[in-house]
Amino acid sequence: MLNGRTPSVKDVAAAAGVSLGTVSNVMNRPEVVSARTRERVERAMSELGFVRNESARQLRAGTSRTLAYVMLDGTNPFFHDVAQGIEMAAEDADLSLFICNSNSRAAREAVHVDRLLQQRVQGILITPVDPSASYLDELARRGVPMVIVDRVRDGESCCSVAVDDVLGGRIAVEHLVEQGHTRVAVIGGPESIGQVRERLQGAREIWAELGLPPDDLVYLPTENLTVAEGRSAGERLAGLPARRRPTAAFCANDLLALGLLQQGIGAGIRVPDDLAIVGFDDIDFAAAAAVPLTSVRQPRQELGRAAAQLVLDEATNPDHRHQQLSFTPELVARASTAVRR
Amino acid sequence: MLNGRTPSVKDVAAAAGVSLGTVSNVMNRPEVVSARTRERVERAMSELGFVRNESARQLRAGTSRTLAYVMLDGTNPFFHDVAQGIEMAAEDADLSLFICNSNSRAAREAVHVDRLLQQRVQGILITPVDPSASYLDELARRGVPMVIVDRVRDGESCCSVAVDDVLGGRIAVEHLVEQGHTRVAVIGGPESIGQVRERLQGAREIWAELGLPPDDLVYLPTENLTVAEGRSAGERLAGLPARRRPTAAFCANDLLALGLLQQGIGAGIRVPDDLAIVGFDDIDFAAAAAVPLTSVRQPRQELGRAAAQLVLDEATNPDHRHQQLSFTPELVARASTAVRR
DNA sequence: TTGTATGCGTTATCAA
DNA sequence: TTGATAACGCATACAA
Repeated sequence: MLNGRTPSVKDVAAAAGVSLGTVSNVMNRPEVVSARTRERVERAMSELGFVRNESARQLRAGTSRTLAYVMLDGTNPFFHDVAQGIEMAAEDADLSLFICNSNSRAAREAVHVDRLLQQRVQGILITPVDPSASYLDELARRGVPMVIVDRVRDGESCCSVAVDDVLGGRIAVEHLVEQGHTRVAVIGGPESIGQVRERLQGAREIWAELGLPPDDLVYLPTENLTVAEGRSAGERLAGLPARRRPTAAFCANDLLALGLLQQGIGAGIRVPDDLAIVGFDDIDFAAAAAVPLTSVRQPRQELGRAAAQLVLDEATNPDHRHQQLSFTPELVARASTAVRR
Repeated sequence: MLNGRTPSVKDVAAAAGVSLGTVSNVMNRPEVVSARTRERVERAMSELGFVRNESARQLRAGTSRTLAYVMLDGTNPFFHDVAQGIEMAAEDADLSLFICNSNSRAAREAVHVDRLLQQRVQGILITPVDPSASYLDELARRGVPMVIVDRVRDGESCCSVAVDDVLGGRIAVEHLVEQGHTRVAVIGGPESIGQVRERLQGAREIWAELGLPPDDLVYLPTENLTVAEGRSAGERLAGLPARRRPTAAFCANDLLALGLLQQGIGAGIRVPDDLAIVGFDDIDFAAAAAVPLTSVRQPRQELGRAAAQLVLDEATNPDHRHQQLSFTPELVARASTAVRR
């Protein structure tokens, strides 16, 4: 009767000697069916090894039970922490989370989003390669619940959750100046990445406001935000003439900072005595570094959690209004900028 | 006519003035429809913003286009690298990848697997909390394509892809002995984790084979495989009387090694001069540490890729036979065990 | 409290 | 080359 097919409600109904509707009720409104028949149905289910077909459920019910996050860079633990926050919120709402990774490639991102649309996910959380890409507008117009994570989008076509990156850059450099540094390196790139642009901007702003000479804030551009680029920046730093060489560095993210630290220690530079270092994100590996890294902390899991809540609100609340949530970054001072007295 | 509904094939057909079957053909067998009508249909699709409903497709076609990976510990980059390998294989096969994280909790793992079954994923890749759990057998009996990743399962009820952890432990300790160490610490736990148990076992085996006194191989158990536990082990190590204190340590994974390194450097211990360190996994952060870590390399992405290929074979090839793939680990020597001459 | 009937959006078979 | 139609497995409105 089953011929190796996976059993359906119909089979369960037959086995339990009830109608198909009753089986459905056992799953979706158990309170409406008598204890006796419910038990019979449940036994039939487990005997047959019945597993509800989610596609059919979704097709009929018109609503899926999954959220999706398209992350920007799977090699950066920061995004996994954000994903973890989303996952927790999804778990609370009894939803599954689909995690995709664009690896900073717009084409891959588009493929993922297209698939997610086909899956009719309840909502899409995304850290886009390019937040101003027009197809995001189209998504929003289509009515697909969507939240931009770790970026703000011009206009108010959708919700977004981010950290004030300009402020983050400011507090990082302010901290270094407070520690007595008067020549500071700013490391990061490419500036096409919004997060980078704003963090550097914050650094320059505060430097100017404090009345320090522009030439003493040395910008070392990088090609991306990786440990390898951090090492490379360290080499360039070491190559500067001693009188111009900064005594402290602000890196646009922790991976760069880790690379800088590694290169420095390998070259016999003492951190923080010869070179103080501030990173950004405060990933777990920052605190775990040989010289624990001072970093600008983003509430990574909170970011994800808040984004998930916004997308769920958009998906379920008819009175939903788009919001731009901005979290305040926080400096976590550790050994890499400590002043020895 | 649409009233805010998302458009279906029916709507596209109406807009293009063709039948519903023709629209389906445009999507699935474009070669069978004339260029003229195909173009008309395609225009109608983009004008309406039609997106195929994957649930309906799957319900009808009976086959999903997704793979799933249930990872053991999202805080360990190792598993993300494995996932990346799976993702690449999935991309090649034009499949999506569903990533779940059990966080080492059996209950959470069960919830995930249950959901994946409901989704009728094509195959499940899993690094299980307990590879001997009976419900895995049940999955296999049910005929759900499944591959165990980073573990081997007794019997041959399913495929598995792993690294020879015993051998890994052997080459790690052998390397330390070759470097001249005669008192070595072995750090890791809990032994309920198979990977840990076997790595430690390999360490003990080679130690005995080399004819070294058992007492000179000091076991420092940990509660889990985290950076924090690595630090804690470092403190215990430092607390040993100098004459008994090991001059080298083999850690059951890189997170422990990173923690040990951090604690050591913070306490003024020179690595490798006072203490040599070998980790396991060779995650990217091992090479990026202040003192680059020697580590037993697992082919992380290859592991994932191979697992994905096996599960796809099981899903599509009627002559599939279960295999236990075992990769050979490889020692990557770096500064943390270098001998100064 | 339970049963019956209908349709969700798609693919595939068959006829035209 | 195109059109009509029958499933796929489930949820739900309504009847009993």
